[in-house]
Amino acid sequence: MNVGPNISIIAGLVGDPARARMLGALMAGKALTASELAAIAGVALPTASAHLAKLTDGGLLTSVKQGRHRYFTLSGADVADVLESLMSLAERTLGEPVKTGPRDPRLRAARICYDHLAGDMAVALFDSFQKRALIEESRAAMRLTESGEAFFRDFGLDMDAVMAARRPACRPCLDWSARRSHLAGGLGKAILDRFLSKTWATRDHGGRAVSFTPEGLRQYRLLTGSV
Amino acid sequence: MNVGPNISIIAGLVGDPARARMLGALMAGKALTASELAAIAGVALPTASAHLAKLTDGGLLTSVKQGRHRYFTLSGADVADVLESLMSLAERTLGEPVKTGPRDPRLRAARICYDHLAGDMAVALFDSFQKRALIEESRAAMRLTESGEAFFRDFGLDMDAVMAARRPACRPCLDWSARRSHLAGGLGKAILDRFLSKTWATRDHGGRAVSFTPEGLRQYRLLTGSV
DNA sequence: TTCATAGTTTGATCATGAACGAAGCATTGG
DNA sequence: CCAATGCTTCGTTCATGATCAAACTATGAA
Repeated sequence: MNVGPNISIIAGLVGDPARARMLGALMAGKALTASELAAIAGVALPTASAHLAKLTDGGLLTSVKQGRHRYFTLSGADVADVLESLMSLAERTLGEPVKTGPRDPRLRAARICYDHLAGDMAVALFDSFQKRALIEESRAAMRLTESGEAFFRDFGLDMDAVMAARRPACRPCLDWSARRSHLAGGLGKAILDRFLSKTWATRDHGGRAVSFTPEGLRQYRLLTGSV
Repeated sequence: MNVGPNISIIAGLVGDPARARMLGALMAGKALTASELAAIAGVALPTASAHLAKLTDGGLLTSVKQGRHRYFTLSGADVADVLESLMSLAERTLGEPVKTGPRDPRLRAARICYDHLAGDMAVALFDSFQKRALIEESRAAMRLTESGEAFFRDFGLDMDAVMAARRPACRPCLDWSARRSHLAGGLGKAILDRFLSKTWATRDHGGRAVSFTPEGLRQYRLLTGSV
């Protein structure tokens, strides 16, 4: 069972602090340039370039060239999932409840997990959706119910696009801070996109934390069905 | 968001090939001594000792001294979960469908994931349990139903112990090879224990692969309800 | 064209940490 | 008590890889 080599390559990539900082920044879902990532990682540009090449080689990142910039993103939601689960494990094994900066409570409340919402508010949404049978578990996979599709269409989501996409609409994603599932997949993305495009919610200065406007909170409560 | 340091410490631990081999071996759920792990990792004893100290410091392993031996185990099922998800990611990003040794098909069919069954057979069980409403998803957590409790008690499991334990009876665990959930938690462990103690199933020479006797296969089909 | 910006490559430096032999504890068995 | 086994500690060697300055390439702007 030569399982070692495979996982140690990936883990080794994440194992460098500078690279881990880059990956952490990319979990916000936005594409970032090499220079930006260098600044975030706290290393010089050549160093960052080398790191980014390794991450890309290892399949964790993909990049697109635009003019003289090169934009990097995580190669998929599964990368973000693994990073979140690593955080969850780190929180338990290292004992310390995550480097608890001043903005940490807000991170726990609502943050971006690659392309969908995470945090307590996202977990509450997931629970509510299930309780109201808008989504359901079937054969070890999540499924959107008919009433769910109607509800979300009503809310303003482009459900045709969500249903037509190759990627599954519903997928549970383990929440780092709450240790419970929240909603990933096309539907999770559609919901986040809606909130961002309507500016009902905004990212905090490029980080992962998310702030809701009063109207955003109203819409959120609408989603939870608590009004 | 100083998320980097935390995860890079853990990932760095897994990132060393020798340590990754040790962790992989421990995913079989059995406690192993330092010497055994040294042999598996392919390093000398002093080297292994240093690795094990680091893994223990990092909270990934726990150890108990028994006489002049020291037995190491994964510190929890969450460690195994992360390792499985790393394998899953490695399989996608590195392109190669896992170092495919001769025994690989058997690994995919049935293997041990720390303390419960994984692989196609385990995924089939999970599906079947859900279809027959022996377990159900409720509020983002798995729950054992009443009929499920009766069924498993009938099958011969010590359900009193399972229900009394602090650890949740049902927990989904993402399957590395099938990319679908199988059953972890107290119930998952109880099922595996039953098969092992009755010698309906045996580990293959200390590895993770699992073999079923004819009687074991009969019992398995009983569980799936396909008879 | 010339300049400026973004990124890569090269080459050299340097620190980390993986490796093991030898010696040191600790526990068991005779 | 002594010997043998299992593991840890110590000290040394060595390879890897992270780092950055400087030179180079590529794109866009003036």
